Amino acid sequence: MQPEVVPAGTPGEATRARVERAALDLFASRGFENVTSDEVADAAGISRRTFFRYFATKADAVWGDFAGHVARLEALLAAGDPGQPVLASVCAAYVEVNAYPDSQLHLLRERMQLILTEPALLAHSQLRFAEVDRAVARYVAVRTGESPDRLVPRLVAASTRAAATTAFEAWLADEASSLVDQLRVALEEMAGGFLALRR
Amino acid sequence: MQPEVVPAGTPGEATRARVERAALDLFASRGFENVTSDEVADAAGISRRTFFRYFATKADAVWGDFAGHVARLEALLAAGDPGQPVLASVCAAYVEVNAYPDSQLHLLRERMQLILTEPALLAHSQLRFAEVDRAVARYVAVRTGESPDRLVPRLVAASTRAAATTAFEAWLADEASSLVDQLRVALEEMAGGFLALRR
DNA sequence: ACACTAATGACACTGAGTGCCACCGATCAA
DNA sequence: TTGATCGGTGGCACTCAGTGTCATTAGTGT
Repeated sequence: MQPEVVPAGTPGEATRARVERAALDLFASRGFENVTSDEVADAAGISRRTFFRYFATKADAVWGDFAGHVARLEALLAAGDPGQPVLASVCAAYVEVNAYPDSQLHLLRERMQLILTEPALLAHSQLRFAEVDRAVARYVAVRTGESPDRLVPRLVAASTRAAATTAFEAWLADEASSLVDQLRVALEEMAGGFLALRR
Repeated sequence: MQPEVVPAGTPGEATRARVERAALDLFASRGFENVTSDEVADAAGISRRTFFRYFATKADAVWGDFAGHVARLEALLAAGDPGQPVLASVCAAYVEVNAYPDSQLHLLRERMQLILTEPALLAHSQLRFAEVDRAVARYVAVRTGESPDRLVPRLVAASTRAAATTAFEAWLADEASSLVDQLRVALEEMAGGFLALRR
């Protein structure tokens, strides 16, 4: 693994990516709970202590650049068409931010499979997804002129996120399906008030 | 506390309740993370080992009889009017199951305040709320003749739960508000497809 | 009085996460 | 070249959640 020269740029960026890969592989093959942070660190060639400098918790190692994901969502919301209804803007941004190139979909599937399947990771996900909720609620608040912690902004954030998460589950369950299609269907169904169920 | 005679019925029921009270009090006054399981056990007059026989995790000590809550929700769903649209039935059951007598609302507020406020408990809540989701998805599946793990049943479960959780947050934020009213408003708003936002 | 059973407590152990400190290599000033 | 500084690292010890094991105790039935 090279004498680790690191000519320029962020020094540990390669290391961080290596640890993420090791973690993802180990968790996927043996289960999150059955892998110790020591084993992940060993597999990545660093000490356990250093592992916890890269990631605050064992669970955080599977999230990749989630902060960047949230930032991109916020950017999409900010850049969206203000003539469009609020709810439609949020749904569009949710679909758009998950329109990954094919080359990245496999990795995303791996991550989400773990996050939505492993109990400890599912629990932890609540804390990360809450960042998304806050971003969406802020946007809805701006658009509606309300405070971000009033009912409607929170409600839109919580509901769209629930729909998006369900779409991810459906995508994981069907190997052949398209993520953005699942997102579109789920978000439209929910945002439309479940018209199909009004019989 | 009596010589612990326990003439009949479940032996440790009084103890369990005592531990829950101690946990709730300590967590509320000092914060979930700042209280050790040892301290809760001491406050309840049992050993730490026994504490973990009553509750699988520290977090579980704040949930009271949540399994019973889920069972009541299922019973309400099963007993609901089959002539009513599915979504309306789910919303009605959600409101109904949370129609607690005033005497119990204070305790509920205490629990939910912790659960939705303390990060560790919020994360853990995902695992408990997933039980509700599964129950609702099963019901929707029966009503629509689909499998419980298809998109629509899951979607209804996830969305109604999101709305209910948001209603709880609003209820906690406004000391004077009524829980069932918040639930009604939030669920109707969501189930109606956010009509107010369609401008 | 004697087994049987269930609840409990003591103890030891694993594993996540953290504080502290010593070390090592790179950079930079003299 | 030397020497001071600084960020990333590893080692160590510690706290705390959670678990397995075992001995003790108290209630129950014979």
